[in-house]
Amino acid sequence: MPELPEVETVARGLRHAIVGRRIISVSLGKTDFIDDPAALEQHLPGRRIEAVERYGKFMLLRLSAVNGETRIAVNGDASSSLLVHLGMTGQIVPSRAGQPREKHTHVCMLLDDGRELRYTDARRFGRIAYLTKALLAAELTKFGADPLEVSKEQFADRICGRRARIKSLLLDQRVLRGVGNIYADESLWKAKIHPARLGAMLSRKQANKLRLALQGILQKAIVLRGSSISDFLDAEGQPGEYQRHHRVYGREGKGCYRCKTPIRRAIVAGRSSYFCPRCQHSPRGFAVLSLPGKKGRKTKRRRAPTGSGRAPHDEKSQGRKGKSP
DNA sequence: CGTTGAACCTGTTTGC
DNA sequence: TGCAAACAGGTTCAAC
Repeated sequence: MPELPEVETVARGLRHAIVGRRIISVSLGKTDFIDDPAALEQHLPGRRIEAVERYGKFMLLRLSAVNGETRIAVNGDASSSLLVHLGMTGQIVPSRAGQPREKHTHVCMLLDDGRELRYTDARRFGRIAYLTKALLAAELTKFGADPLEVSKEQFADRICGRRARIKSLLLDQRVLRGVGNIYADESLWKAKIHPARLGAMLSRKQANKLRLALQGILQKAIVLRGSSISDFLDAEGQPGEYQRHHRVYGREGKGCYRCKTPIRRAIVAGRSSYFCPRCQHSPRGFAVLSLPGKKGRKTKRRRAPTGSGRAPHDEKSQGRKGKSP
């Protein structure tokens, strides 16, 4: 659910709600989506949340040194951060500590005002990592430009002259940080560019048109607190409103808002992609080979249901992502 | 360089 | 009604 506008919305709500609070203790549920679970338990207690920022689809909780000792600055470890990615179904919400926990609640941080900052994520596609200043800096290097701030030249440089499809480039976090499937399709529709066009096929003028479309859409979506398609709720439990303004996403078969032609869906860059076949000219060679309806079809991903049955409450404790020592 | 498909995991919707 | 497939806002990795 969370792309840039949704993450921005959550970050703003969180900023208002928890900046200045100190973390008293941490309790964990399933931890296979956490880089180093033990690090959370070891380093979070005692730290104060100094700021909440967004970086692409990540949220960054900036943490103080332990026990309020400011001016430690000696080893650079004094300032560290909690990196949070919501994946597809992640939610992070402050609740009163006494309230019953939602299902799939995997991280609870008790705060010094009696509330608990809770992270819930049914699919656990999210990610949480405790990072020192140096490790965070290294991590952030992997991502591309902020789509809201990228200049005309930067954008064109990153798109034109690439042989990948434009949809793939928009979704590539190394190119732009924060764009996901909904806003990629919406901006391509607005700029009248087919998702399967190659970056190299766009003129710099077209690239700029796409950049402006993307920025306008993201800004409006932020104002409307994001898109709530099924269950997205911000840090205050409010749904967004931008889904009412979607022009193509999820509108297969319905008339294009510009020309009434039925919106089509195809798989581009491995994702469902919605577009108007009339407004968004398909590139030559874009056969209808990527028709939906038969994507992961022949896959019998059913591993003996009883096979190596694992205990009902098996708690994996190893992070699945490689560490970076 | 690029693309595709599978994998990670769970829940909901859709179709026969 | 019931069951199984399809699908979901994301990311990563192997294979080609």
